[in-house]
Amino acid sequence: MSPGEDGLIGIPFPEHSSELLSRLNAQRRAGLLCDLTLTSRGARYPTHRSVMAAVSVYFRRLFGAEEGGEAGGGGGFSVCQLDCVAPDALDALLEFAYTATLTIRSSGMRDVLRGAQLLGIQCVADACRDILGETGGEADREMPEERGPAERKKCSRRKIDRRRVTKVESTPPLSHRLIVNTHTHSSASSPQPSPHSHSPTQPPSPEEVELPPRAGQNGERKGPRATGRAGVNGGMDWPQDRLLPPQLPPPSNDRLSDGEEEMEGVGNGGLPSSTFSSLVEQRGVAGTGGGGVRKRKSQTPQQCPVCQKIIHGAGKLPRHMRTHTGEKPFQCTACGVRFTRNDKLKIHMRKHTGERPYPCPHCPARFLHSYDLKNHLSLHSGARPFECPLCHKAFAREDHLQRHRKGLSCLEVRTRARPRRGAGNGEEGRAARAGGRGHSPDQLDPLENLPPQPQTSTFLPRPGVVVHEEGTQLLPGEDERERGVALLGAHRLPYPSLLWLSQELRGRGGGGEEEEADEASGGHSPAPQHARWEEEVEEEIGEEE
DNA sequence: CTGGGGATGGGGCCC
DNA sequence: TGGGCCCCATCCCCA
Repeated sequence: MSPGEDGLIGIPFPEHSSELLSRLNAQRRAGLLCDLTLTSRGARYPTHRSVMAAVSVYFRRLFGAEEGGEAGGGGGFSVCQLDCVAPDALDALLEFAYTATLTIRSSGMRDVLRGAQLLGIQCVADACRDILGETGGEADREMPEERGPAERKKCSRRKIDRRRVTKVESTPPLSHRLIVNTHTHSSASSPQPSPHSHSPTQPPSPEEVELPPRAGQNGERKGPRATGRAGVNGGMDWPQDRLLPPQLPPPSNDRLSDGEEEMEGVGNGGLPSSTFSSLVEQRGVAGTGGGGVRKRKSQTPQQCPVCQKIIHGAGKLPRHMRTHTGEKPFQCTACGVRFTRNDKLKIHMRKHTGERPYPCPHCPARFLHSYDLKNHLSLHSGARPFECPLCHKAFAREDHLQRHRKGLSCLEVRTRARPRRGAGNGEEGRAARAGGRGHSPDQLDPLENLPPQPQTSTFLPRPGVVVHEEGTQLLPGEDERERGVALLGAHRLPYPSLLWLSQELRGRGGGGEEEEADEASGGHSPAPQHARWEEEVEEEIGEEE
């Protein structure tokens, strides 16, 4: 990013929404911060009114949290008696609200459907109806627009809906998936004694609160129900706009264009959408939301149902899925070796054909891979742009530096260092480093300048990893061993960040334009700044002492 | 421990 | 939207 450019940088935290929900659920189970207790036929369920208001139209209205409602409502209801909803169904709906997973017995499906309808939890109601195969009867009376396939088909013509439904179908909706447990019912959230001792203030029952029919007749219905439900916003297909009674003023959402509708779930001001597929979706379509410029255009990210990882790029999910299934559909006709990907097989075939399409311009060597040539060229140039920040040993390859850093030998040379003053977390430093290899600014972790953690659980940061504030003894932890990140002043930094740091040091000395040039070339700046950087660090050590 | 080759998986671009 | 192709980062293995 050029100086002075005040571009917005979208830094996604894909784990945030799921972690948030998880912690809220933990609080609910522990009875912490619960400001609402639901009761049903003697069973008590401590919960949070904000969560309930976010997930349920009934509670949203009850607490005045509806858009256009009385601000700061809350209705004063601390205990809400919901005898009209069966305890098991209420339990399941609460579980859904906090885990994005509906776990119910098939025999209890109808109770859950009724509860979801009464409470205005549209996506659950839709899913239950789908499973029950209901198109008429009670559901139809309450949802008169659900007239049947013809009507759905008509609705499905809307472009936005087609996209949503397709996405749902191609990406199993993890967040609000419906698990129909035909044997056991989740006992995880069995009724708990409420920590509150408020005397029940009887709110209007959901049956009394007139939940209007969904406004589908006028084409306001957002689209056909997708099998399995859940929409791109993680199933929080907030029904509020289409559930608003006709006599109410049109909600502000109505002005949204199709593109803007994709931002619903954020714009509604309710619970953050509960999957990071939605997060990514938001990021992917951010350009249409008018919220600013994102570097990455939409690549139709999809969420892996196994590892939850967001896979960017159209058609890339099947490829990724083979890493889980072990399926290797591409077999070498010459040696029988199988590969998960066709392009890998193609490269493999070069071994049999003798094709080495990457010749070195300086010597007769030829290579199978472009990156082999790249590595090889560094031998000719003698460039060793990857320097260990501790022992200053330089390497021609980044992975060799990482391997080196995994070892402890370099620690014998110097065991202390610290991040540059003001370079650790500052916006300036981040921007200065952002042009480094492979990591665009929007990929940076704003706290530690780490590239985004891969979403596979393997790479989840471990709770035990301590990031020290000040540089002390540098002992690479297991985390560093696995991820090959370097330690600088006990702040974990991947090596590109270290290079950025060094670039920044140079920039402080007046090399700003060179920095730009380096960014433009998209590569690491070569080694020559080592001496400069070393001087600076030494100076700093001197100052510290 | 290091240098080098190869394998693997993800993302971008394009058709 | 799916898939091909390419590049990149990272890892593993061997000398």
